[in-house]
Amino acid sequence: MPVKGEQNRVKILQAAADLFYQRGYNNTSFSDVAMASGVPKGNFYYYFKSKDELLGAVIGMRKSWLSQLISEWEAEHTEPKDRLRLIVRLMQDNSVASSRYGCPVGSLNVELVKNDEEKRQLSRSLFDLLLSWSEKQFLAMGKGSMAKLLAIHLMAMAQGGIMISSIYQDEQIILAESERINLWIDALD
Amino acid sequence: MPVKGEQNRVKILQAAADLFYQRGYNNTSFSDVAMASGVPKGNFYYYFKSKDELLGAVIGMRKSWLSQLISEWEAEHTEPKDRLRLIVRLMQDNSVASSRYGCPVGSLNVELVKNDEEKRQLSRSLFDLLLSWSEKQFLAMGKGSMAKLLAIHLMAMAQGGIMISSIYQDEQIILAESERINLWIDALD
DNA sequence: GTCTATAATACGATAGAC
DNA sequence: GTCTATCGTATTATAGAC
Repeated sequence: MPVKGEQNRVKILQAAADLFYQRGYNNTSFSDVAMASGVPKGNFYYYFKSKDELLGAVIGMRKSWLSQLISEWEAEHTEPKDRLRLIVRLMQDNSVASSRYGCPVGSLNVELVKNDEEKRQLSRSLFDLLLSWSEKQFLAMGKGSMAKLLAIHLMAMAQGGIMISSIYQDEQIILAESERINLWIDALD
Repeated sequence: MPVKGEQNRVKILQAAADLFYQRGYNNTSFSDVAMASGVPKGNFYYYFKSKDELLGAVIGMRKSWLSQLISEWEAEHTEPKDRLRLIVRLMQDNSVASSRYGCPVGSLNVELVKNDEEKRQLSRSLFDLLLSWSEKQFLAMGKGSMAKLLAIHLMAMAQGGIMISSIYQDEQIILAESERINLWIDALD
């Protein structure tokens, strides 16, 4: 039974997720990941055929984490507005790291938009979890054809706030912008 | 007289500005810039001591371009609200490229936030031209201590809109979000 | 499954002829 | 000022011993 194999795979994956987030994908080398994970460099081509495949696995991990979170959100609240406020809460809960490195989802997308279509699509599929779930809530509010535009505006405000916050390394910007978003949600309808 | 020298310098600078924007700084090699500019690779250490220095020069070029644009804006309009709408117009005028590669100022900052402090500061100084000029307009509107927060919110909405637009490669998102920002400006005061 | 050793290449940067 | 040729290193990736 491949027990240590799975352990190593997870260690590599988590180290890569951290480094891709903190340094960026193109600015993180395989050696960096090997060092941070404690798994010898040459070893981990056994787990991932290429750097691209490692990226795919990291994004896959982030996707299942986010899907799981959204499931919990759906159990937590049924009111669309309450659910939208959970996105704002996520933003607030991650304000320390996000004011330093940006949004783990957003900043990855910004970087990979400048890479090949395969990577663009991969990172977009992660972002899509948030956008499409938001859209669902606006649909439940009876916003019809406006739902998608409202979801886009919500994500734009959230991502924009996190982005400016990271540029100035100022956590307060995320907190101030998130409060504005909550007021915007309150005023809906 | 160093005539061709200046020509080469400018060719390198413009090719680097394009490539850093379209592919990202860390994903663009010196050879890429050499090829795109038509200036032989080895040659251009005569003009720039390092890749970092080339980045500095590219940002410097963008800064003087933006400063010049802001000067023209100040000549064009004196009303603060009209001036703020010029930022929105800039966003609209660049919608084609921005929906493909993101904002030249914003996406560079997002990437370099994950690099060393020197690069962070360099890109932030470029972003600062837009933020501080916006803040000035809110101050002229009598917003006092709220001016900076309002300027941040304006930039957050603009950058967020461009970001989502580039993730989905959809120019319409920039246009829709910019209209929302104009409505927000209209409703001020 | 694990690891070392290393191949093959691309990178940033330099030397030196012209 | 211009260019070719190349250095040294770091990169992604592989081969093969254990």
